[in-house]
Amino acid sequence: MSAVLDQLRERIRSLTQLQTAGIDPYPYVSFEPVPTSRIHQAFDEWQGKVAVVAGRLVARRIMGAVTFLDIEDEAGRIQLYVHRDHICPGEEKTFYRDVVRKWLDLGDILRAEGTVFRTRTGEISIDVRSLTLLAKALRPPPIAKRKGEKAFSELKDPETRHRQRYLDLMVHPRVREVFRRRTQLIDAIRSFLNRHNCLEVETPVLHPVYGGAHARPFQTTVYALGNMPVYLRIANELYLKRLVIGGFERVYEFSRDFRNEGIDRTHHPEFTMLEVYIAYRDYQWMAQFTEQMLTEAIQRVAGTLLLPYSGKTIDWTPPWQRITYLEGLRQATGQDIQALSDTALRDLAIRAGIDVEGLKLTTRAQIIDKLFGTLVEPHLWNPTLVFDFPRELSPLAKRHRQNPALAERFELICGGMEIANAYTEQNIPWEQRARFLEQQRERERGDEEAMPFDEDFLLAMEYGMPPMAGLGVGIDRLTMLVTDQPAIQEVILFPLMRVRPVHEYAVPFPYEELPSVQASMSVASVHHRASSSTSAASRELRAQQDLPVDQSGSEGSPR
RNA sequence: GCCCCGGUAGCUCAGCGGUAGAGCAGUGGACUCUUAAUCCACGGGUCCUGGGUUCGAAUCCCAGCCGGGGCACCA
Repeated sequence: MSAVLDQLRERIRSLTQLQTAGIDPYPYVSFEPVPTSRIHQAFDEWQGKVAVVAGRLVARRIMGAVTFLDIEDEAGRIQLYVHRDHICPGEEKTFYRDVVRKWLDLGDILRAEGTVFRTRTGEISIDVRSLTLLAKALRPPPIAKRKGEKAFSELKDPETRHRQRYLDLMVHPRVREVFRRRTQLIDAIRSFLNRHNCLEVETPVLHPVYGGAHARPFQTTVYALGNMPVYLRIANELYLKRLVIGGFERVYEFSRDFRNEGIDRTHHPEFTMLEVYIAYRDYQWMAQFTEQMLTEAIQRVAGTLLLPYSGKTIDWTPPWQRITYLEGLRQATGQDIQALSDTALRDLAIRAGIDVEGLKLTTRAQIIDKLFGTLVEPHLWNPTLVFDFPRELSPLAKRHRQNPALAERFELICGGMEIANAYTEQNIPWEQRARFLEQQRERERGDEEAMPFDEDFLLAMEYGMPPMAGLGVGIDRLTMLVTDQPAIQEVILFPLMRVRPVHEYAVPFPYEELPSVQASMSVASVHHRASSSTSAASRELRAQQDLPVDQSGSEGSPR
């Protein structure tokens, strides 16, 4: 017998005892509890008034005839002061003695009703006169104790935290806060874009031809269309551009994109990207737009532009640092990269510790980009706009108006990561066709990630594509920076993991040891009719039945 | 895909050739304002899995599984 099985049997025992006493462990309810945070914020208004709260039982301190229960709801906790004679005013004390002290377990979901007051030690509490079990927890929560923000024996194992994210969220309010901020950040960006007359649209996830990025796709099949192969989108660039061709001048989409590549702390197979396309603008304008959009969103979500990250500070105050790609390389290497011969460039890369042979870097552009990624990008801490990338690396961007070897493209680098990428978009059909042909040649040379030739997209361009600027923002990475998280898995609710049989990480619950469903049903119905019973347990049941079905809002303010 | 590190009680961890440990959680008891409550007592283990070495393996070796970190990939 295992220890956990012992604990599960204890839960069965308390559950059975509750049912025998006529308490439904999973009652039907509909009510609106007062958020505990509101009671803490407005204690003066609440003091002496009756509040209904609900949440998970996270701590219990039994002091003889008084028991303190801490319950936690989404945004906070509150202490329940359960006095034997307050919750059981008559002679009958079994509800207190058995239910409160014994049969409730950590993890149970409770509803409590009582008077808001402050204990002698100053803790804002509820003097409970009615306590209802809303849902029994059959397993113990993985939390021991907590003092303020500091948890003892908190859940640390990254595998459990990610595989069973609900446990991570349950015991770590700070993790809930990370995901709340993620949503706030997206809201703030959406609000900015809407105010700038951008239209939010939804384009397909299933692409017959994938494109818009350099990546390996996930493939699947549509049975209804003759087993047509389709790909999960790696970007939505080509569809959004079609919309601009169609006459929507400012469009954007928050899109879940999928790339079948490595997983590490800045890469996840499915991730969220914001793409924005603005007609009649170029990449210089887009750089300012991006700066404005992100600083506004960060200021709104974080309340400051000085954000702690990884033990240091990131200063998002505009204007951000602006460099060109080649300047960055010149500062890092002391060389004018463009002027170097092929062999000099190769030597430079090897001296920089790059294994040119092993990495199969063949073209100049590949070597140059590796140099940039190794020598420049990791050292850009504060937000930096890097302009004018080599043309070969940017098949969808328009050629630089002054230097034909470059493309009108910038990336936003921050915290050593690429956060955003933008172009003056290529709108000359034959130029686009030439870039597609180049990509096709790379595919034929074995580069699986080179973009397929998209005939249909080219056709759309032939009808006239307005000059425009486009932007892609890595929302997950941006969230990492705003919430000070070291890994993308910390800002994705359910990061992808290898499948593992559940019994390998949890002891199966011994359902066969539970009293039968039939038995529990009949017990409940007997007590439903026997509402004149004077037992403490059924008094609780009655209190719960007396609840209004829905007081939408009325319980949310002091009465 | 490669390299390194880890996997021991529900949680956090110690133990690293000689009977499986601690704190918290759990159970029983005491306690009418506690808050990491306290005090007394008790129960709880496939030491990730499978091989091997050894008189003896949680401990050493090999393989595998899962996770983490790094590299590669992600232009």
